[in-house]
Amino acid sequence: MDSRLNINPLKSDELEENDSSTQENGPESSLSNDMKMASTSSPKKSKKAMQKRIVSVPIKDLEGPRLKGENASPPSDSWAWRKYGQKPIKGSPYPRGYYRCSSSKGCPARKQVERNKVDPTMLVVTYSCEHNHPWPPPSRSTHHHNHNSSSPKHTTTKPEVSTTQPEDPEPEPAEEKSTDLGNGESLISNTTTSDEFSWFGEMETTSSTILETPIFAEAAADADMASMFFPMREEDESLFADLGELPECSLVFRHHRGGVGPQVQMC
DNA sequence: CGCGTTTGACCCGCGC
DNA sequence: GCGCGGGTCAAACGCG
Repeated sequence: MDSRLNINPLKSDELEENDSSTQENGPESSLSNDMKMASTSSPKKSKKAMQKRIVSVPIKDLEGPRLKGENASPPSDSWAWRKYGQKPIKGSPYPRGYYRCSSSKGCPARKQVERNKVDPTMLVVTYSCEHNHPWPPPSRSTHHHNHNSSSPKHTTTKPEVSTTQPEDPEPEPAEEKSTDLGNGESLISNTTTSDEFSWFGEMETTSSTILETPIFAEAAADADMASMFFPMREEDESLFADLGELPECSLVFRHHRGGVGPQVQMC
């Protein structure tokens, strides 16, 4: 339903449990028949550990080769994503695609790609990953599919975070927010981003990024708490530096407004 | 031959 | 308690 994206970015369930099972059993997929959640014991992992980020990317920014009809192509960053499902979403003419990080085995990162219902030219990408989970190194050079430029399958558009969204390419009347899912993104942008996360917009250019986390939402108001949620510090950064490239999920955010400049990294 | 994508089925959580 | 909708897995197919 749309409700999730709609109003309550913090719908706990969503963010946290979303995966419930895929996580690490990955390789062996212990789920055999019963599938995962049912019998796989702890269906829910630590919810709080999940971070979510919503990114809006203008489709035009992406290469079009992959846009087949209604299928939106996910902007590929430095990571390899494998599609594991697609579902039509109620209220939206466009299906939502489910992608999983294939850069490394057991990578819990996932992302959902869908078109903004109100603005089909915008692609809404929701990234989710475990807060503590270390991101795998970008699979770029040697890699399976990450041929950025040549592969028609993966575009290498790095999600640029922008403020475009908040303003909304399309003025949406309040009514729309009530039930659109594509809208959820816009909605969030308008409300959340414009306010507490307005700083998010400063770092961008063409798309918008919204951080969505249960805890974060609450704490968002408190810049101070931000640091709590983003344990990553220099050490962590160096860790990533080691990887060579900062995972898109671990962008470094700076809070301009408060004068505080905590560097926060996700995942 | 390997990998990614596609499609259908299954399961879970939530709302009514 | 039932139904709806969302999310994920698994098998098959296609492409490089």
